[in-house]
Amino acid sequence: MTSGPAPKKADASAATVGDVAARAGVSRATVSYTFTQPNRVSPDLRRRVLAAADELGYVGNDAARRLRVGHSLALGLLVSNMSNPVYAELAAGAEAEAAAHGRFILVANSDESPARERAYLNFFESQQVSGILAAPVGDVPAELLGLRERGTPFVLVGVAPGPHSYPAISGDNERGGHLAASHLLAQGRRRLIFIGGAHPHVDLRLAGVKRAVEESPEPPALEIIRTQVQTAKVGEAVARTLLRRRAAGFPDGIVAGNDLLALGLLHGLIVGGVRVPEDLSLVGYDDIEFADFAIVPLTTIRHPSATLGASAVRILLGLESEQDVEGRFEPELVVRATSLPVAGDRA
Amino acid sequence: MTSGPAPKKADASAATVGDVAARAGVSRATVSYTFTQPNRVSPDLRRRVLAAADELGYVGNDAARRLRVGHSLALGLLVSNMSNPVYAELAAGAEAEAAAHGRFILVANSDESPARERAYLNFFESQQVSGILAAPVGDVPAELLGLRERGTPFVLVGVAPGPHSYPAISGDNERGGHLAASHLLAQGRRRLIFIGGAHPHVDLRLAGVKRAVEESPEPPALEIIRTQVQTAKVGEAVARTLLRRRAAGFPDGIVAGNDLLALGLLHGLIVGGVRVPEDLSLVGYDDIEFADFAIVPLTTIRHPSATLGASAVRILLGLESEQDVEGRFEPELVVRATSLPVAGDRA
DNA sequence: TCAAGATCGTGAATCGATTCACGGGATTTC
DNA sequence: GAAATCCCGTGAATCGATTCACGATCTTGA
Repeated sequence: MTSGPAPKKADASAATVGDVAARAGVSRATVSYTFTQPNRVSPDLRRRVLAAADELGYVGNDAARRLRVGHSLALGLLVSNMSNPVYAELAAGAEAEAAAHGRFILVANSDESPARERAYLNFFESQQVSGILAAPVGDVPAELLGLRERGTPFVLVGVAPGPHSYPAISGDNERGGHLAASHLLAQGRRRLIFIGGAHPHVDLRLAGVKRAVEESPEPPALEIIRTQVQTAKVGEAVARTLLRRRAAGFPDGIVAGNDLLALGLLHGLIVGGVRVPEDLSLVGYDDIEFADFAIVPLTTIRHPSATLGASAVRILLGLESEQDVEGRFEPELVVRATSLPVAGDRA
Repeated sequence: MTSGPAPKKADASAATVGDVAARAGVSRATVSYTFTQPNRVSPDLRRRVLAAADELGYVGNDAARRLRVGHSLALGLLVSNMSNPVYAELAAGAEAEAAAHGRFILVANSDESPARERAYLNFFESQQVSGILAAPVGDVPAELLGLRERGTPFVLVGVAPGPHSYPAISGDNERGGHLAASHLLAQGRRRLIFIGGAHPHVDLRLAGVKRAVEESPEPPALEIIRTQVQTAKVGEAVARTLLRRRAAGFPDGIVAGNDLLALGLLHGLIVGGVRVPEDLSLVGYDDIEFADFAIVPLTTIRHPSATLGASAVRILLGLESEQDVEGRFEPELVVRATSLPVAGDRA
C-alpha cells in the first residue's frame, strides 16, 4: 500500500470520497464500497479507485465514518498510572494486538483519581470507542456500566473476577500472594509484614499471604501496613518508618504489593543499614524490568502484563472468550537476591 | 443489530442535542450554543439546558462535532517506546497539561518502526487531531510534513533544533553530553567509551562528549560503540562484549546514551566482576526514577521529560511560543555512586 | 414616543462516509 | 426465446453537532 509515488496535493485541504470519485470517474458510493466491501465492485473499477485514492493521498475522515456507523475503530484503555512499568507493558501488549487487527488504542491515565477516571470514560464515550479495557482504581465506575448499557463492552484487566460479575481477566493474585509468602516461610522467616495499597488486586495478594500464614504449622506473625498508593517514593517513606521503630521489633520478611513499592523499600532499608537478604527477605510483585537491576536484585512474582493486555483486546474484538484465555496468566515466583534462607534456622 | 424494530428506550442509546432540546423545550441550536458559547444564551435557558443534559446523561458525539468543525480536541503524541520511562514521563507531562485545557492525548507507540510511525500519523490524520507532538525515531517523516501542509501543526520533542527548521523543543543534549564527559575527565578518567544508538538526540550527546574530550588539555582516548536501540537488554549484551576483550584494554569511563542502556551495562559489568566505580565510572542520561535504585546508584544527566511534554502541549495550543519555553530544559548532572574519582590519580 | 441598536432564540444548511433501494445490462434456465 | 436471476454502479437519505442568517423582543436616549 505504501508505493513510491509521493502523493501530491493540489489544494491544502484533505481529499474526500467525492474527490476520489471524481478522479476515478465513478460515484461516491462506489468509492466507499471499494474500501468497505471490496468484492462489491468489479476488479477493474476497484483498481481505478485505489489508484485515484493513492494519487490524492486520500486518508478518509473517521469522524464522518463514525457518525454514520456509530462506533470507532479505537479501543479505550484506562489505567491508573502510566509511569508504572506494569501499565506501560499492559499498554504495549494491548497496542500490538490491536494494531494487528487494524485497531488503535486510546490510552487514558487516571493518575489514581476517580474524577479523572470518569472524565476519561466520558471522553471514550464521546469518541465512540468500540470497547474499553479498564484497570480501575477502586470500584467499577458507574460510567462504565452506563457505557455498557449503551452498547460499549468492557473488560476489566488485572482485577480478579470477584463478587462482581463483570467480564474480567487477571493473573491469580491470590495465588501469587500465597507463592510469595510461602517462599518466605519456607526460608524460616517468622515475622512477616505485608505492605500495600488499597487496590482490589492488592487485596487479593494480601489474601494469599494470609492463607499461606494460616496454613503454616506454627503460624508466624503477620503485620499489615496499608499505603494509599504504591510508588517507590512511598516505599522509601515506609522504610523510614520501619527503621524508626527498629528497637521495638523488626520483621524478617516483607511482601510488597508491587515492585515499585519494593524497590523504594529496599533502597530505604539499605540506606538505613539493614542487610538484605541477611536481616530481612523481601519479595515484590510484577517482575518489572528494573527488578533485576536493583541494588539487590529483587525476588518477585512474575505477572504477564503484556499477555493480559493482548488477551483483553482479543476478547473485546470477539476473537476469544473469557474462558479461552483462562490459565494464560499464572503467577510465577522469580527468586533473585533479596530473599535467602535464614542462616542456621533452616528445617 | 439483529434486534427487532421495537422502539428503543430513551436511555438505551446515547442522547443527542435533539433529545436535550426537546426536554429543555428549546431548539437544538440553543443547546449547542449553551456548550460552545455559554454567553450567547441567557442564564435562565442555560440552566434549563444544563439540567436537561444532566438528567439525560448527555455526552455529545465528538464525531459529529468534528465533522462540522474539522478538527478534534485531541492531540497526538508519537513516541518510539512507551516502556522507556522517559517517554512515559513525557506522556504524563503532556497529558496533565492537556487535561488542564480540556484536551486529550492520543498516544501512539511506534516501537521504533518507521512503518508504524507512518501508520500512526495516518491514524492521527483520520482522527483530525489538532496538533501532534512527535519524537520520531529518525528523520522527520514525510507524513508529518504533509499533515502540516494540510493544517495540522506539530512540535518535535526531544529532538534538538538542528539543520531542519521545524518547530522543536528539547533539552540541550550537546551540553548534557559535555557535562557527562567533563565529569569523568575531572575525575581523572582517561580511556572513555561512548555507547549509544543512532538517534538524533543521542548524536548530540555524543557531540558534547567529543567536545569535552577535545577541550581537554591532554586529550584522552574516546571509543564509540554504536547500538541499534537503547534498552537494558542491549546494555547487557554490550557489557558481555566488553568483558570478552578485557585483556586487550578496558575503559575506565563510560557515557551511555540513556539510563536504560546504562542500567543494563552496569548489571552486565558487575556480574562479570568489574568493580563500579573503582574500576570504571559510568554516567547515564535521563535520570529515570530507577537510576537511584540501581545495584550501584547511577550517576546521570537529568532531563526534564515531563516539563518537555507540558511545554510542547502549550506550544501546540498557542499558549506559548518556542522562545517562551527556551531555557526551561537545562540538563543537570546528578552524581550518584557509579562515578567516583580514580584513587591516587587526582590532580 | 419612536428610531437605532443590542440581545438572544431558531430554522436550515452543512460537514464526509456509509448504505439502502433501485435499475440497467449481462447471464442462465427451461 | 422469454423469463428468472445475478452482478454491480448510482442517487439519495442519513448520522449529530455547529453556525449562519434572520427576526423577535428588549433597551436606551433624545
